[in-house]
Parts: sequence; structure tokens; C-alpha cells
Amino acid sequence: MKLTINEIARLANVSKSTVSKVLNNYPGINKNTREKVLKIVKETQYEPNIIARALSSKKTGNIGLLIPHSPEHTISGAYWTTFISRITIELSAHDYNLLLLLPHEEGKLEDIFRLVLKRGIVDGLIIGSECLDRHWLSELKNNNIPFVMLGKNPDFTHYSVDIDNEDAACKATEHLIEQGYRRIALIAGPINFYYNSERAKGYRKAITTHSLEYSRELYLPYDNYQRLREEVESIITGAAPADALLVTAGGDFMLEVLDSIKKTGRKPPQTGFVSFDDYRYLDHINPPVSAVSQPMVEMSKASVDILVKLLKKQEPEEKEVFFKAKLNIRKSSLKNRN
Amino acid sequence: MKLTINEIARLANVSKSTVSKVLNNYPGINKNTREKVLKIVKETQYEPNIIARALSSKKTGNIGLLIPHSPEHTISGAYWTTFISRITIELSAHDYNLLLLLPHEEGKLEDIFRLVLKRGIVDGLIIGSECLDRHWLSELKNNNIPFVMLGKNPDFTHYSVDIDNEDAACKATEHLIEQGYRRIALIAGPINFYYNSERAKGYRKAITTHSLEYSRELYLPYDNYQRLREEVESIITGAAPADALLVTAGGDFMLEVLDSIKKTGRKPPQTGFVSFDDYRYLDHINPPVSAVSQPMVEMSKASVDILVKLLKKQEPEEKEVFFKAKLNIRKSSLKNRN
DNA sequence: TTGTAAGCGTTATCAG
DNA sequence: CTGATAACGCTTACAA
Repeated sequence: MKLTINEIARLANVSKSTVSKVLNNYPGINKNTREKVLKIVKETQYEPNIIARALSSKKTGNIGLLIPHSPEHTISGAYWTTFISRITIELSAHDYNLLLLLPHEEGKLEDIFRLVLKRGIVDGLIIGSECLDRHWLSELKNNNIPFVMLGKNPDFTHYSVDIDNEDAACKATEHLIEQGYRRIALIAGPINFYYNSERAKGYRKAITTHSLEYSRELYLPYDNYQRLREEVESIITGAAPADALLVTAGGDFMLEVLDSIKKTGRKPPQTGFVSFDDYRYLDHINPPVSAVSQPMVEMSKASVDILVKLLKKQEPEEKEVFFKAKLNIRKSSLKNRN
Repeated sequence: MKLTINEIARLANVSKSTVSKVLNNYPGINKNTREKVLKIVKETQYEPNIIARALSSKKTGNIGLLIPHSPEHTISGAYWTTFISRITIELSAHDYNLLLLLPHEEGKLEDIFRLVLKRGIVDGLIIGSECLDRHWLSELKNNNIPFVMLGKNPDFTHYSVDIDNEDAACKATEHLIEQGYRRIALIAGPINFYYNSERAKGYRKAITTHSLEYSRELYLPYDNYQRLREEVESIITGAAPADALLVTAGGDFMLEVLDSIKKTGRKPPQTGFVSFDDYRYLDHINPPVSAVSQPMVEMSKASVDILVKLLKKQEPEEKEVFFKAKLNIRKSSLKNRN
């Protein structure tokens, strides 16, 4: 005989609704009854079936983490990995499980959204800000599927957790300026991602504040890896070469840029170098790479907290939570080795 | 009115069981009926609710990926990340979704197994070989929950996908020998993990085959990071110092060892250095680190293929699938710079 | 405070 | 080939 709520009810001589109420901590249950039921539950090690509960309560207990990249571009970097694990842990503290939602191909999100919107696979979503699909995002709203974005999406009102990208880029640029670099180039990741444009804004702010030249030549938006390499090379070997680079994305993107620099024979900090996304291995890169560090643990917690509130139909305090990022300074940007 | 199978049945003037049969490609449905139903389905964009289907069919459509480490120790490394994303993609090709199962604390797997065994949260599991919990693993068997292990577990018969760890370590050691290193030390990761003992075996094999000294002093099993650092330092600065190190684990573990080496003032390839787990950033480490590279994409696919067969009640061809690992040689182990 | 009964949206069985 | 009808195991009104 399989262990179901009926069996528990039979053993405890109560109805299954009583068992259900006990298990879900409903009020208005006699103390003795409650204990009697709990005793049986303990003895039998009964645990309610998660699917049946989901069907009945219309809550799956699953949260989807939607990383809108193709896996080659994202997970291979170390940025998402911290989030994946931290979010999983944070969610489980609220009895939610993490379902990983990745598109087969870059940006192909239809299948995922059908799963969410039509088939009810999750109760809510945490979505990477690289998801630019306004259509689907508004469908989520229309269908009352709670979601939080990791990273703000500009033209859309939504709950989000992010760092102050402008500030971070500004600080990073100022650090390079302090070190004596004067022609600082910006190597921007895909510019349709909001954080890249915010970072570009911060860079520009620092440049103009310090009365340095802000020129089109020093601004390199990402197109593809092939062109990236060529342009990085030309930007630091040209007639009026850049003497430092700020790279607005980490992981493989940063490594590509680093490769290109090395190819020219120059090497940070000869050419100053600061990147985003801090990892332990940057300590061991040749030379160690300065990078903007995001408080991923706090951000994970913040996003889960917001989502959980939404799921409870509570109103989170803030619509947008921002953290300050820190700059982790290493040799790649230290012109003046003090 | 919510869109359910009943609604489709009503619109198509058939019973819901007919709709169900059409949707699940059952044989014995009149062609016209089938088309009529499919037409309505298409028009309404109906998709069956995943939870209701799960309850009725007793199949959740979810596969759990159990990484038995605390997140700090694992996901932060880059080893699992490739697996996580590849497995997700492979699974979705079979209409399964990936549920990430991580313990709050190192090795605390009870909660996870209760979720799996008692509450039916997944149909099957892919489990990291670091899971040594025989009790729970045999419970899985008793409960007919299909699972595949990523990495073989020695004292337990199960389906597994792994590399030939002994061979890989042997090759890596022989590479060091060819380079002229003679006192090669083994820095083993946690020895209760089978792959570490297999790698130690391969190391030993190479050492003895080439008539080098195999001594207790050159064998450093992992205890904790503090001791690891101390012992690495003493092993390469002692009276009869090691001239090369083979490290049986990658990620942070490898970086710890590298830190310790550098502390002594020595630096690979002065002290030869080969690690496990190949990542792109190893190209940029100072010096670039030679590492054993696992075919993670193929391994992910293999493990999913096995699991899917098991879920279909088919017998996979092999109980244990092994891949050969490759050695990615970089400067850290090139004594003779040709 | 407890129990009855009606769902939840599917799939599965079996009769027609 | 099609359709009632009964599961699946739980939650939740509502009645007692």
C-alpha cells in the first residue's frame, strides 16, 4: 500500500482533510488531534506528494531561473555560476526548487515561455537582464507570473536587482585616471544590453569630469569576436594609441581582449586594464587583472527575497534594488607600482 | 474560461479522452478526428498543463542534477558549470527539465533524498560521483528511481559516465617525466573521492614504470587548505625537494597549490606543474597551466542518453561509459622550451 | 473542531 | 475508433 494522505487519515482515525490541515499548519485543529496525526506522520515518515499538492494548490513549488543566453556564451563564464548556486540555496530556504531554463539557441525563448505561460511549469521566475524580449515579459505580467530581473531592463517597469553600473564604471575609469592613464578606451560588450550602456555612461562621466578626451575612436562597441580582436589591436597600436582599456564584460569576453592586447606585444599595466566581473583566478592571470566585483551573494538573496514576497502576494519594499560594486585592484591597472 | 482539455474537447465535439489520445499520439484515432482536434489545439494554442499530466501519468518530466557539494566548493569552480548547462540542453531535447539539487551544507543530502524518494520531485537523477552516501543510493535502487553517476563510484554497481582517470594521471605523469622531471609529487584532492584514488594509481603506475622513486614523501593527500599550503611549501623546499607536481583536482584547489608554490619563490615550470580540469583561463595564468581536459559535452550527452533510456525502461548498452581525457600542455610543465 | 465532497487537469481503463 | 468514468493525491469550501 502506497503511503498517501488517505493512509495517514485511516491510521490516525481522522479524515484526510484534517491531516491536510495539520500538515499545512492550519488553525482550528484540536491539539490532541494534531499530535495524533503528527505521531503517525512521524512513524510512517509520510511526506505529501509534491505533484498532487501542486495540482490542487495551483502552486508548483518551482522557480525558474531563466538565463537567456546560449550556454556557450554564459555559463562557461563564471558569472552565472555563482548566481545559480546561491539562488538555489536561497530558494530552498523558502521551500522552492530551482528549475534551470536555458534556450537551445541564443535568444530562442519561445519554448521556455510556453512552458511557463501555457503549461505552468513554475510559480515565478528570476530572469537575466539580457532578456530583451518585451513581448514575453509583458505576457508574464498579463498572466500574473511574478518575476524578478537580475539586472535592470530600461524600457520596462519590473522588479529588479542590480549593481549601480554607471557608478562602477565611473569608479573604474577614475582609478585608471589616477594611475596616470590619459587615453582610456572603452571596450563595451553587446550594447543592446542595458548594463553595457550604463557602464559606457559611467566611463564617459569620468572622462569628461576629468577633462580628458572623449572621442569616438576610444569607444569600441562589441560586434563580434573577430572584429573585436582586430579593433583592440588597432586601438592600442594606432597613431594615437589608447594607453588603457576598460572592458565592460568579464569571462571569455575579457580573455579575448587580453589575448588581443598580448598579441600586440604590449602588456598590462603598460596598457592599463580593468574589467568587469571578479573571479578568484584573476589573481593568477598574467598580469593579475583588476576587476569590478559584484556582491553576488547579496544580490542572489535580494532577488529571492523579492520573488518570495511577490509569491506571497506581498508588496516588496522596493521595485529596484541596487548594490554598489567594488573595484578589486590588481597589477593590470597599476602603472605606479608603489 | 481557462483553457483545459475539457474546453478543447467541447470545441472539437469530442470527449477529452479523445483529445488526450490525439495529443499523446496514441494509435487508433480516426484521421479526421485527429485533424479536427489538432486544428482546435492549434487555433487556441492550447498546451496541456504539466502538473496535471504529471499527477496522472506519474511522471514529473523533471530530472534532478544532484551536486553533492556545498556550493562554495564546487560551483565556484568551473567544472560543474559546463555540465549544468550541457545537461540542461540535452535534457530539453527529450522534453525533460532540469531541477538543480544542491545541499545547504557540504554532504547534507537527506533533504534532497526525501524530496526525491518520498515526495516524487523528479523522475530520475544525475549524480556527481562525490556522493558517497551508499545508504541513499541503494534507496534509490529500491525505489526504482533511475540514476546515472557522473564519475564512477567504486563500491557500488550503477550506471556511470566517467573519464579513465588512471590513464589520464598516468599520461600526465609521463609527460612530466619526458620533460625531465624526476621527483614528481602527487597532490591528491580528497582521497575518499574515487577519482582521486584512481588518479593516484595512474601516477604511481607511471612512476614505477619509469623506475622513478615512489616515496611516501612525494604523496600528499588532501586534508584541509591550511595544511595543504604548508605541505606544498615543504615538499618543494625540503631537503630532497620535488621538482614537479601533479595536482589531481582543478579549480580553487589548483589555485591554492599554485599560490603555495609561488610563495616559495619557485615558479612553474621551474617546478613542473600539471593539474586536472581544463579551462580557457588556464591559458592566461602565470604561467599557463597544463591540465587534463575532460570531454564534458560528450559526457553530458552520454549521461543524459543513459538516463533517458532508463526512463523508457530500456536497457542502456553499457553500464559504465568511459572517455579518454586529453592532456592540454602549456608552459607550466615545459621544462625544455623547444 | 472535524468531516464530506468537490475540485485541480490530466491519463488510463474499459465498455460500447 | 470513441467516450464515460475512474483514478492520480492533494487542498479547500462548506456542512455538520
